[in-house]
Amino acid sequence: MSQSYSDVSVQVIHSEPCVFRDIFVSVTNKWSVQIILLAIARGPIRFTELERSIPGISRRMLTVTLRQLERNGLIVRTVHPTVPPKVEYTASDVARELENAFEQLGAWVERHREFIAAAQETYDNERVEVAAS
Amino acid sequence: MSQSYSDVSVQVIHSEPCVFRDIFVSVTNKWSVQIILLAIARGPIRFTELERSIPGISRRMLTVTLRQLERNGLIVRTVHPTVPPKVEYTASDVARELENAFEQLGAWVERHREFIAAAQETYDNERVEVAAS
DNA sequence: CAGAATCCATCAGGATACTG
DNA sequence: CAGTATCCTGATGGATTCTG
Repeated sequence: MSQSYSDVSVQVIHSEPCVFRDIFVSVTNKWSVQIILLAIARGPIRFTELERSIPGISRRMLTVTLRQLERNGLIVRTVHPTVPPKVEYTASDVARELENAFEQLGAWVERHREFIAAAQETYDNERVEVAAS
Repeated sequence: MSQSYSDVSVQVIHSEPCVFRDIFVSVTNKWSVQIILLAIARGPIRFTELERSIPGISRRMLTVTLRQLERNGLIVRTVHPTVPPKVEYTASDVARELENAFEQLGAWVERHREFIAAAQETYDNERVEVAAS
């Protein structure tokens, strides 16, 4: 059994008044991941370009998530005092370290997308049969 | 620039009617991560042990999340028809592949916890100063 | 023990309008 | 352009009760 690190992870995730969990969640949530990846790949990137590049995000959530990422030191916000204003967002070095983990996760999803779809179908069909009995 | 994979990730995350994003989110959310890690580390694990091992989780969310993970083929549910009932949960092979990515993420959080805390403090102090001006 | 079902509060988050 | 402010709704998720 891979008793080694897993146990550490499991314990670690509960240490400190859940600061760990808060950080973890704030980084892996839907919008954060996409913003970070875009800032890494196409950074410095402007507000409007982010908005256009992330299907389904509202102006409000983009702003809120950007502020949170900025507050955590993952995104650097640069204001160019021009008219009209120009603001650019860049991934910090700390944020760039996330790329690998995100890649892994992304690859995992790709690898098993079909498996998961099939599992869902099987599960749902079983439920139907049970309900029909 | 690490233009290579990032761009792929960025595009991939938007392909298919967001199935990708759905799967990604369902796997990285707060409760799923902890359940998967526990199932890997201490698998086969019972309902009540999960409940006790995950601080703050409600019975409802544990049930709901377990069902979702089971539906996606990440957790295998085994019922022992005894009295009182005994149900055990195990991580599937597909789920076990997530361990690495979760480890990386966990290590990242650990590495930068202090940096993030400091960044937050700086950010908040700046906000206070601006407000006071 | 391992849930299912129900009820209810909170809040994430969308839509829209306004502004420096 | 890059937001902020406001309003409002649906989903999330907690607490509790009931059962095989």
